[in-house]
Amino acid sequence: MPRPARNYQAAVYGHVARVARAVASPRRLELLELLAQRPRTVEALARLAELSVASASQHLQVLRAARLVEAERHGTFVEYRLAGTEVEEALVALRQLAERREREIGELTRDFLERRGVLEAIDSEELLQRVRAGAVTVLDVRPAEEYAAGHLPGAISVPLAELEARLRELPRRRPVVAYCRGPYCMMSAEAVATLRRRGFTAHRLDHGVVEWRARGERVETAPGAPPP
Amino acid sequence: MPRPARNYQAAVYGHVARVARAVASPRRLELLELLAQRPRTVEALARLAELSVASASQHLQVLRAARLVEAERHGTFVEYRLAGTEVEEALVALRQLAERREREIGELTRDFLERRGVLEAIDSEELLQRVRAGAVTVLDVRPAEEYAAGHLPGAISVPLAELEARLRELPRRRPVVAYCRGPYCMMSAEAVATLRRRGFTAHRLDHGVVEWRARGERVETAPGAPPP
DNA sequence: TGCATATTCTATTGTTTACTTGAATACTCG
DNA sequence: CGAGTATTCAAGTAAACAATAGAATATGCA
Repeated sequence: MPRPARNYQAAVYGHVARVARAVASPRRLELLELLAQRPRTVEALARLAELSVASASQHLQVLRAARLVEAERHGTFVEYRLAGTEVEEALVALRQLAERREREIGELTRDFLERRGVLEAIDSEELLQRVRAGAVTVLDVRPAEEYAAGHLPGAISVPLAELEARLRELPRRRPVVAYCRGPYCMMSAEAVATLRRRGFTAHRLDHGVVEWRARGERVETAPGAPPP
Repeated sequence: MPRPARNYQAAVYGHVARVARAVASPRRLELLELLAQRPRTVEALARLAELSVASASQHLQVLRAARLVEAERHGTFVEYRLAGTEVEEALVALRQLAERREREIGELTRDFLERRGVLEAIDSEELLQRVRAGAVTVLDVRPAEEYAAGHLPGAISVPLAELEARLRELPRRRPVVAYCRGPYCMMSAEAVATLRRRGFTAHRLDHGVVEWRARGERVETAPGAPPP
């Protein structure tokens, strides 16, 4: 290959690799997942991801340099957000690729769910059908602000921490489907375990809002339907 | 978040990051592009990517550990290939994401093409239409073995090195569209420059077989149509 | 069996990366 | 304008990575 073409190609692949490198860190993947739920400040991200503020800030700089996140000042806070839905879609795609490539991911998930007694009998596609059809009570167990920033249509918000106290709000006869931040977030598993202990029929949906939207489905940002 | 859930999540993101890290290297991106054209031996890859054999082998081990490529022994050679079309699709998706995120990529490309006098007037979507409609002579300027492993429907194989000598095979009246390995491969630009110097109407298609297939189009592996 | 060849492994080197700590900057609000 | 807070920057250290050369392994074929 002629020199100039090689140099050009090397430069371009350097840039592509930079973007890939930005997501090639467990910490930053976690930050991206958190940002996919809603925009957040550095301090909030550091707390949720169990990082020092300085460390979180540096990771965010890396993500910003790769233009995967954007920063906006709000008074004394800086709020970070994902830079566009392509980033969400890329994240979902990467997770899917990884799940097919690294068998260990599936094993880890199965192990974890089994240990909590939340092994799924129903497959996820069927669950999605029922969610779409409104044939189940859909429970969003994330913190309320994340629910407010976007949730599955018809879902009601019952943050995991409040679940025990608010069980009476849920109709006993209808099966419950709980979801949270995504396939690797286990708040929904915790919720399902609790619900089953209390006699509910409950299942875990391994999709979050990000996956839902990446599938081209509608997301609600309104307060959401009150429990029937 | 409870400890076990955190540990689980950290482990999973570790695996996802491993896959991302495997593609987060300019060298390995180049190897993947070369493998996307056709399966190859370590030695061939080392030569094409201008790497030492040992170094190429190590990069291939990384890619294999992430299960992005597969190895198969053929006698004394080991032939590497991409592990499934998901990998191709992920590559195309990554490039697209990077192109939207890193403005420099577009600039580098524009610069390079301008310097060769191959600045495109026609936009790529229209070019694709014409290629699909068979309204142009489609030229595959990659080495013949890559053409044999898969090419755009109706394309004829004229490796860049042979182009000057085989110009008479091409109909003068029809516009020519040249393509090669993908958006960052400049063999097609070289070909277009040559063709224009010789009085042809010629354009560069910034898609390769991988992009073509990722769009859901058919790829030919038969010898291909002879020049009219 | 043994030689030749293709590939991989090992050890070493120099570079890059992640995290921590402490200081510096930028903004708001009194 | 100055105090207070959120965030970023800078420096230092430990760990991970890439490239090189040379040794080791595995296969085909005489």
